[in-house]
Amino acid sequence: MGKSPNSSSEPHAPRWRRRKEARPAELIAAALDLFAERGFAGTKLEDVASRAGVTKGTVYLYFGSKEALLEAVVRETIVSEIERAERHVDEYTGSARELLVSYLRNWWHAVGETKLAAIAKLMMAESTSFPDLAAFYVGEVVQRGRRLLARVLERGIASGEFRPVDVPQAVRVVLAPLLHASMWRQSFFQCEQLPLDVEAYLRTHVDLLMHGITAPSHEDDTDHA
Amino acid sequence: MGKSPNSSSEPHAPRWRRRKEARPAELIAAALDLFAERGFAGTKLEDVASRAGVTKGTVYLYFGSKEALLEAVVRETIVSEIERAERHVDEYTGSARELLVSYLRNWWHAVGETKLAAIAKLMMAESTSFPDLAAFYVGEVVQRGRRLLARVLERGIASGEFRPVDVPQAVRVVLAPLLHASMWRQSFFQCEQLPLDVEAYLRTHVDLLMHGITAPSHEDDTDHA
Amino acid sequence: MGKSPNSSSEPHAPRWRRRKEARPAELIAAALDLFAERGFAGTKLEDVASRAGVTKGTVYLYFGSKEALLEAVVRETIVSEIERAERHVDEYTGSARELLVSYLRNWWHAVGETKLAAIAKLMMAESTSFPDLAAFYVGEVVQRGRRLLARVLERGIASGEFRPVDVPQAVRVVLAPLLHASMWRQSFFQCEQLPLDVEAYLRTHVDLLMHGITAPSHEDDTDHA
Amino acid sequence: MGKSPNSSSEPHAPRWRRRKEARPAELIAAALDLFAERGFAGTKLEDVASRAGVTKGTVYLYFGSKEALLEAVVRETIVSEIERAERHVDEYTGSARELLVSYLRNWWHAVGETKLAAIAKLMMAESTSFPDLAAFYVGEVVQRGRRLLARVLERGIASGEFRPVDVPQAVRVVLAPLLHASMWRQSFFQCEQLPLDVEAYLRTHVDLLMHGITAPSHEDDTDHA
DNA sequence: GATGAATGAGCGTTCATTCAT
DNA sequence: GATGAATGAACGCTCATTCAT
Repeated sequence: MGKSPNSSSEPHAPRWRRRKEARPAELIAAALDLFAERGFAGTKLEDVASRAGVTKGTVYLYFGSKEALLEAVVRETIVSEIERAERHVDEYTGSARELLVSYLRNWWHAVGETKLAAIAKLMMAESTSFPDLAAFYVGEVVQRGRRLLARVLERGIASGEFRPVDVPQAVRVVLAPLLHASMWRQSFFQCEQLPLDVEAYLRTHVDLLMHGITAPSHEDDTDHA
Repeated sequence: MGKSPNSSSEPHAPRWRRRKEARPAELIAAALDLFAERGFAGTKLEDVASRAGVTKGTVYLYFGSKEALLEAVVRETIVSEIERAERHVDEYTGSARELLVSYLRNWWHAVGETKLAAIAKLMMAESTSFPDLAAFYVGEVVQRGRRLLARVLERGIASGEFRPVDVPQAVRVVLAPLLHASMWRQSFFQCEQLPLDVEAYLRTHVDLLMHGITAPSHEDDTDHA
Repeated sequence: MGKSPNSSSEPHAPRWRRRKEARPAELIAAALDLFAERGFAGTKLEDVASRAGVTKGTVYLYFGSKEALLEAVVRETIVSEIERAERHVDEYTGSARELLVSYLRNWWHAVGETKLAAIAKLMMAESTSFPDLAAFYVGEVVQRGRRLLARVLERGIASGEFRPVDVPQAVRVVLAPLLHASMWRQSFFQCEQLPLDVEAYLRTHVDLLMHGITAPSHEDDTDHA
Repeated sequence: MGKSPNSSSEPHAPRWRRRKEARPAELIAAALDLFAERGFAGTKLEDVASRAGVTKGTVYLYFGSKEALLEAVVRETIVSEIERAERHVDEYTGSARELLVSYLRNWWHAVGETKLAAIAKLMMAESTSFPDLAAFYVGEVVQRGRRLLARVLERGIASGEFRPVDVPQAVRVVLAPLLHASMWRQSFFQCEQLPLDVEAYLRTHVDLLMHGITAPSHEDDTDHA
């Protein structure tokens, strides 16, 4: 009780640690965890508060309502990530093949293995209840992400690396295994006797995709992997 | 919409009541719709009842609790469908390629475009709240479905139609675009300016998949892994 | 199943046994049991019905409401018993001492060990909720019973067997151990490690009472008080 | 009825709130009244709350359920009283006769005329519904009270003041008129045209008891039975 | 006469929200 | 800024009562 590292010299160690600027972020983090785990309606604000180390009333100092908290969770958590991905594609100079693979692996690293996966699940579950938020999510997150991947595919088609495909649909098809697996893990990891082997899963996805999209090279066909 | 057997002679409406046989199915259908739309906690039993044309108390004549109703929704709706799919694969005698394509299109027809899509969404959203039901769903629905597709892939690999792939992972990768798209439509169909073109989407998925999994033809076949 | 004593000869033994005249009494008996055990509010009419071998709706063929059933339980069960006791006292010709002891033992036999004990408990618990019924019970049962015992005491005082005592109070004091013990057994028989030894209890009550009320004999009388 | 400490200067009512210390006791008092009057099932928590000057939800800040409230009512109200009685007997140094009379009169003063009488009624009515609570009541209240009175009787028998009697039964017989009268008053005081004259009743009980239990002096003793 | 499906008012309980401190 | 006591609307569930059969 009292873990101050050097409590010998100071008689009254300043025990306040959490500054008021940190509170909203702490609340958002707590809410994200609980919303993802229990759903929106199944989460009590009191639990969010206590996970953030405050009491119920404090939540209302920062968020006008439970719904506003959900909105903040979605907005704050996700947009910066999209922007980072956009910069990555913008700056990439290598082959489209490499970029595609790197996009998929980065996606998993940035979304599938982080709390953003919980957001995806959350938005799907609550979309009907919060249409405005759902519209924001689709417009500012999903479609932006798709546009980004579309540029990758188009770049590869243009360069002759990829077969010409129906890009808007292909984007969906390519992303679905990532989205679905990350949401799945959020929900059912307790239920499967052997949990998802992410590395094997990604490898198989990339393998099938590369064989499926690579343009046939003139006579010889090069090995893909 | 009037099912009175001989409504010619009686002047006044044939009243209601005596529906004991039909009630459970009607309630399950109503509950499925609303659970999928609003989530479990967000659905009031009174709304379920009134959608089924009865009042609140009637629900409790047939289901012991809200949770029991959810369970009935999942169990009743889904198992028969799985069995039908199993028979289809058992009886199929054509090529593995054709069977795979037929599997995917049948899946969409039987799940993606029906209420079963809502079940998938529902189970994902509520899995943490109802672990027993989630375990049943994973065991009796998901894994059974995967096993079935695995047989299709293995048949194709054995016949030389398909490249040797990591079957358990490939099964997931192949199903994900179907599952994700059907859940997506349940949730966001209102939010997209141009809704999912299912036909184009399926065609693209099949196209990429077939190019990705087909074994290289004639003499030389290079093994990729 | 089918206890007809001679079912050998008749091919279709008449299986209806319970005549419609028996129904009200059966329902009253069932209701008495359950009301005593669970209280009025805690008893479901459905349970009363099923204990009487009928279904819920049937109760309303005979009793207008749950409250009317309670009223019938009290009225039907108790009045005849009072009348029998009155005849007993009227016809008794022996000593007052013997009559008093016989009154107490008969009381226990007719009330304390029968369902009438449950009535006493029931009326006490529900008196505030049903003032009219309580008034009936007090007027037609309690006070009638007290008047009867008062006659016994007065007879003994007149004959010189008993000391002159405050009869109205003594009546209450004499009955209380009987009433209280019978209600107690209805309520707590499960809770006591060794249950009430009724015989010893009655013997002690009679012993104390007789020593307490007997007039001092002939010359010497020691006054205690 | 305005308890504002200094209500001279402030124009508007001192509002409500911040009663955390007082609330539980207020709620328990309100619940005791209503439970005794209407029974457990017949009492609405909303009525309990409003009698305590709060609203329904507030009850749940202090008691986890209606049953927990009942338990608190019984536990809080009764145990301290038992302990006081035990001290009284421990410290008493006079004759057993005086102690017995004083026990009975104190009992009436501490139980019969207070809310504890309502507890006795309540426990009898609800014992079957709450067996654990009933067991607590029998063990910690009833048997403790009986043991105490048993000591009084044994002291008198040992000193030769009382006849040798079956002490465990006599204890019940002696207490019954008190218990029964106090429960009776809780239930039927409205129904009797002339209400119980407590003083006369107690006097008669004591009179009969003392005549009944006092050991016969010196030579002659007539046996009655 | 008897049934039992259906009703709907009512209550216990929860929890987002408020506000005096 | 933070608290937490208090609120009250809302919902799951029960059960007395009704009535078509």
